[in-house]
Amino acid sequence: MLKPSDEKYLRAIYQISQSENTGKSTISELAYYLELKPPTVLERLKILEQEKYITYTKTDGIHLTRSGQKQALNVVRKHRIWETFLHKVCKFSWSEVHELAEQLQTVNSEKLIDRIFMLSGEPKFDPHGDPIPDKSGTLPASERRPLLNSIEGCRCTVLGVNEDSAEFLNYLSELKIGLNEKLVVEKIFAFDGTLKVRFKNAETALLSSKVAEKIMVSCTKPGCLCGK
Amino acid sequence: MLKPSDEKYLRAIYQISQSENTGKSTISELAYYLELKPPTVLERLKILEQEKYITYTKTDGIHLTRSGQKQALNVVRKHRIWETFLHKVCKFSWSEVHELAEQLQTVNSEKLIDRIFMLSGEPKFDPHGDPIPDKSGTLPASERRPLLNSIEGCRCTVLGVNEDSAEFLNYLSELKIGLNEKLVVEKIFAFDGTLKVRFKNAETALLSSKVAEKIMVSCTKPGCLCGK
DNA sequence: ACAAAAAGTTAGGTATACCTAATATATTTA
DNA sequence: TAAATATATTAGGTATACCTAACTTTTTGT
Repeated sequence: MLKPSDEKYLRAIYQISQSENTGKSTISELAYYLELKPPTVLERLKILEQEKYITYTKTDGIHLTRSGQKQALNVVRKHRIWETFLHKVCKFSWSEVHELAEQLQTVNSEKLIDRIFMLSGEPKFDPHGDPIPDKSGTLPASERRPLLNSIEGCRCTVLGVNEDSAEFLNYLSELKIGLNEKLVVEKIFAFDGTLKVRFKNAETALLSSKVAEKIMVSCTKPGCLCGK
Repeated sequence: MLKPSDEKYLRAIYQISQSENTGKSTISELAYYLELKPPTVLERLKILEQEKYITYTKTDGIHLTRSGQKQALNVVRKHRIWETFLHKVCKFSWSEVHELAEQLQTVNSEKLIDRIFMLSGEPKFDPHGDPIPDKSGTLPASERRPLLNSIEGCRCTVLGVNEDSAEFLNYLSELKIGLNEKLVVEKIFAFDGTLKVRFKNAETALLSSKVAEKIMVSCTKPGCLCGK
């Protein structure tokens, strides 16, 4: 049986690997994420490695094994279901849910998660737009489409790009839009199709239709009519 | 700020003091209740005493201070609200709720408790019939009446007795009915008013109307028509 | 009332989860 | 490519929450 703090580690490793394009995590990132010091993290990683949840080498970083990935996805599932419940059923704001879900995710009852999931209307995405894995660890399929096909109010996640010229990628990195970024389409200017998007929950940017055409996203707003 | 394990101690001390007629708890009872060894408990009690939540002397046992009582009632509140939510909203059985509530009670959010409380219909009693203290630590008033005035299906808690002859008290202790015992009235025999009651969640007893007249209880079944 | 049993206490040990400071190894940049 | 910087690692320390074994005090039963 996994301890609560093991679950935190696995979820953190998973989250970091998702937000990196390399898919690898380092000790200092993990330490920063977990608000611990690197020696503490290293010590624990050795145990997680013995238990075959991860592999770790200095050069190659931290990777989840198949078994570790399965566990991690289960924790992610619990976490995102709690977040959704807190937001939709208990009416907590977007920004309050994370910390509470962190605590609730440690509660050990598959049955409780099932009930909470039902009470929340069996959602496919959490309030941040992140997909909720099913019990077998499968993420819900999401339709990949250009950001350009959005409608106002659409919430979506960046899955990738359709062009990899340095100019384009530099431009995106200048805007600080990366893989898995969550975007909210605030306004679409009919004149030339420019999109005003909000992201990192605060910043906004104006994207020309030429750029928006090349950013591939999936919509995470339930019932959204975008791309139709 | 109280640690989760402090909360367990305070709740346990409160619970034990409720089920004893002396109102005092001992180290070994507490150790048994918490599934710990006496030296562990003693060690911790010294800290709780320093922090002014309890007083402890070998001869006088463990007592909650005013501040300790306030904390304990708050934990009891959280625990019983979770139990009710699990039972009424999540449809867990009577017997499953305790252990889960124990875990959930450690989650630190007054606001969450408020929401869960609302979702459960602002109950006055938990699924075991125990009263839920309000935020200021006040227990809901319960009407004191003889067990005799019950109707079938009535669930109630023993508050005391109306006679203290040794014969009567010995008889009750023989039946293993004590203070705060929860009783379910299973059947009333019209012939002579004998009551069949179930308690300790398993045992049953037949009580003559003479006995039932002298056992004072309060009903904890919402909307029950007993005593009317 | 005194021996036996129970309860409380002390002393000392283990495991864990964290830390800091110092050292070693990579990586970056001039 | 060497120096500067960042990251990883080792060694060793602290606090806590538990334990067992041995001893002391209190309670109980004859």
